[in-house]
Amino acid sequence: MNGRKGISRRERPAKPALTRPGIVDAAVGIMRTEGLQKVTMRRLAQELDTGPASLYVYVANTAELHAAVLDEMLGDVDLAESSDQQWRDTLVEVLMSYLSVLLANPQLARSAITARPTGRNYLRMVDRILELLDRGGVPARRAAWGVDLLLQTATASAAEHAEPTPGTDEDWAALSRTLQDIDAERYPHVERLADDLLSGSPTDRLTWAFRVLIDGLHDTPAPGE
Amino acid sequence: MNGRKGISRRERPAKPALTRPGIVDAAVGIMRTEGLQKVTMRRLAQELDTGPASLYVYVANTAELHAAVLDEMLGDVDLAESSDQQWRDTLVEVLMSYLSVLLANPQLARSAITARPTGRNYLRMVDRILELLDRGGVPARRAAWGVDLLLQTATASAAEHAEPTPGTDEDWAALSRTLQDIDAERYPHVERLADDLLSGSPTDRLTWAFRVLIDGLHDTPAPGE
DNA sequence: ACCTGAACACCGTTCAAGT
DNA sequence: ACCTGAACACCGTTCAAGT
Repeated sequence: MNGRKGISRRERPAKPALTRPGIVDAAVGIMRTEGLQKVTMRRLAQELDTGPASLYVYVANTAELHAAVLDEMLGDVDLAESSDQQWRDTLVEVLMSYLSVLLANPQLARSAITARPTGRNYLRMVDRILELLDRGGVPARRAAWGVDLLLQTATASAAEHAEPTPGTDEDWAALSRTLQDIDAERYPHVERLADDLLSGSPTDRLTWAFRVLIDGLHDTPAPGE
Repeated sequence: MNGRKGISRRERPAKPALTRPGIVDAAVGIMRTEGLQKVTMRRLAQELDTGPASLYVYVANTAELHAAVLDEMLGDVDLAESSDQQWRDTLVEVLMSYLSVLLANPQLARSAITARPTGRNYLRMVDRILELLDRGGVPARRAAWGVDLLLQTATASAAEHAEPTPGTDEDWAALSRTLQDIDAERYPHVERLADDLLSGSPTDRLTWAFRVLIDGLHDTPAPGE
């Protein structure tokens, strides 16, 4: 059909050489279309038209692969560089953006709790948060420990709102029933606060949590400070 | 050899009838001796001398099984009932006890983040924490939201210090190297605070985190309060 | 150095069939 | 109602052998 040489030897540029970026890219693709639970060595190898053993040249294990995927996703976090708000509000903005990225794929949040990321996008975000804390006059030690605490809270909240597959509503309904019919003899304080325990949207709660943390770390000295 | 009747039909009282408590008990046994990763339907069925399908009469799925195991473990949490300290210090005591139970089996902590427990031992602990917050004069809404935030922080910290199997030291060394050799152009604030980011034992950091949270939730009003 | 096939040692869950 | 065997549809990782 056309005169390009080699066209008969390879109809398509099949099987591009394996590279780590290529592998991570394919993994992100699978995650976006099928969810993180499908990002397995076997499924990924199938996508790249090879065997699972081949991937181990570029990737240490599944956990490391998931960490690489997570860092890629963190490129979407909005660092609110052009925000003209107070440092506290800008900080909440950044944290909420981080949260929304994790909520968009909550299974990632689970893996983020154990596999603490060290990729470039994670560092970019940490750097930005440290900048904002510095602007707020938070001392070094407190800022350094605080960034961990803030991100951990966001990560854990996202992970909490992540179910493997089945109904969130069922779980919440079950919890709601447990609290409404609670044994007031045995758990008097839970009974007394049942309504409050169930109140508030995740966003309201987390916004409050960030305020609590920011105020607290602003005012509570670290040991030896 | 001896005259006990039936001895030839059953040498030992093999295969006691399956019950949910019996199943959870066996699961706890496996966890204590082999770790949570071995608490699988198949391994558990083997332990109980049956097939995995039989367990599904008593247990909905693996996640529910792990949640039941976790609540069993939470029976070990020391609620510091006889403590004569200030409410803040007693609260930190309880939280540290919860932490130590999770750290003794950190894989449980991972599962605790997603499968929020509702078992009797968990409720017992929540009730105790609410009692202490009440003693500290923390208003209802803040106490209710705060107990979640406090337990989530402890849970996430424990989960973070949980590796599937391999070396914690390697990870930490890798992080340490990343931070020491960091690109100061790109991540100036990380570079500036590298030492502080690596400082502090997990216990020191978490004790501080609990202070931050307790002070913060004591002083930061919830929305609509 | 990189890639592969094949194997090892597992998983969760379902379902028809039995008691 | 409870229990079972067997099957379905997967996993991660290693390793000897090839190129």
